Amino acid sequence: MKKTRNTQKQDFVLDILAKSEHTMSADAILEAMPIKINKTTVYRILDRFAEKGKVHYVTGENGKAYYALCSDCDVEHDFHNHIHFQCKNCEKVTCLSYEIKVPELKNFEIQETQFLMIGVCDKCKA
Amino acid sequence: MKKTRNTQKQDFVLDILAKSEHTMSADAILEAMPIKINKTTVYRILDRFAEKGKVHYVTGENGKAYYALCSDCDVEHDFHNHIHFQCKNCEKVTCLSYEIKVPELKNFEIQETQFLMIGVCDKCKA
DNA sequence: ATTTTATTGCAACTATATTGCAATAATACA
DNA sequence: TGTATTATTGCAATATAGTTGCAATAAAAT
Repeated sequence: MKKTRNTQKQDFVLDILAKSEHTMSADAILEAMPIKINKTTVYRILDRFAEKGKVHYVTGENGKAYYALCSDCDVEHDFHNHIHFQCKNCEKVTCLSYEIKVPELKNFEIQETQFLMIGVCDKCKA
Repeated sequence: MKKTRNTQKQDFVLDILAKSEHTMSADAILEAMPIKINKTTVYRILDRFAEKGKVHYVTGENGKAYYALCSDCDVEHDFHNHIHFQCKNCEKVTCLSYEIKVPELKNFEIQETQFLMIGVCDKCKA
């Protein structure tokens, strides 16, 4: 694996994700940054983290990628097989602790999973 | 529900999807069209079909929407809760007959589901 | 202190999808 | 059948998410 370097901007990205109760899109992270940073940099930091298994992402119904720190993820197999929920109204994507059992598939070699449930969250229903 | 009209272009979209063994992106459908059609029209036809439950779509890992005819889908609840598989190499998305049991969730009202598994298909492995 | 090269910024660009508005055409109905 | 209504379509412009090439910067190895 390629060598990596520690930078303040990478640390901030981790911090922001750690403090967030929801997954975050690249532009949300960009906005939450306390220092000036380029969006390309955010994307590349997230890419590197995803490759190292520090972070996983789900593609929302809207086609946007949402990132979260990996905690219980099976990094070895890149299986982030818990459920994610996206609210149609506020568009927030949440990691849920509910796990889906990944099936064995003929004809396909599974490397990653993305389980997304879509609807309305309680906050938006009220 | 709003009134609808029958048009040749709509029929062609259904035809193309019916004959495809994989889900199709809007631009793939556009290319498969035997007659001239505008991409905006394709998007709008697919939107209408999705609303009527004739078609469902999954958002691929790449953020693209992939459409397929609804056959066993629970149209009433908009639950297209079978698994989809996307190959990282050829990017094709396939509907699989494997069903995921949708859990009950506190705090969230589920309206749709998107279960995506990502990896390599047999054709691309060979 | 110097070198190496990972990281970052910037500008330009790609791809997917959407919007407003005018033109067209399917259907209802006189 | 002819006319009116309005769903559908086309076009151009725009929005949004993400990527690429290249030069500048800076972490860390020496």
